[in-house]
Amino acid sequence: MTGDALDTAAPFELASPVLEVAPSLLGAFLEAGGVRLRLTEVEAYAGVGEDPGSHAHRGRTPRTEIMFGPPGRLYMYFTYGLHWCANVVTGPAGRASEVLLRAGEVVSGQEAARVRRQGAPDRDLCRGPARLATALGLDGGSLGVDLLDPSSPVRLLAGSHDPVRVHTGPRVGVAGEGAQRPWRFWLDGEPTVSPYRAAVTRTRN
DNA sequence: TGATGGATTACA
DNA sequence: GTAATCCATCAA
Repeated sequence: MTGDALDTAAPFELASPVLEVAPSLLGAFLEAGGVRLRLTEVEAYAGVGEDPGSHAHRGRTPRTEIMFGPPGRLYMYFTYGLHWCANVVTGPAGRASEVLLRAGEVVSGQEAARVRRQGAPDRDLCRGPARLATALGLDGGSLGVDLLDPSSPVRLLAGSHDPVRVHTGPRVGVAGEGAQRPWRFWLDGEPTVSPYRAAVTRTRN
């Protein structure tokens, strides 16, 4: 191993509170569609009644159903009429909390990722949640996959990171009361971390 | 049944 | 700066 400055590559404890799980995923690997990436940026979303920014804030609906189940499953959502984004369900079952996978560095399978993200420079292959999903070929068909099952088409693999490099800040594109919570986590200095944008006030008239 | 507004990205 | 473009959710 590299040394004691690094977290050990211990088994995931996805059932822990989401604010603990989210930073622990930095440096971990996600593998799907012939591509493996190292996570460099994530965001935490707490569930029912706790987080106005969460899709599950208003409770159980067909879309959020998967979040109310056991941790370690994949929650995919479709947004802006174009894009899919990938999340890991975390926390005790029933809490409906999750971690949005915002960005990563492709460490193997670059060829497959480049085909899916045609024209993008390597650094941008997974720089942003929808780009990440596209590069790995993830969409609604992957909803509910168990990320810890080695036989799954989408897998989360243990990794490590230097805790000193973990930075936090407000979540991207989140409006309202939850906007100020510093629930975005990234590895400082990584070129694959996506740029921060405040919530866009819808263009009116 | 209709309205509304996105946990975004690409491009002018 | 803004178009693209589907659908979950909410109001009635």
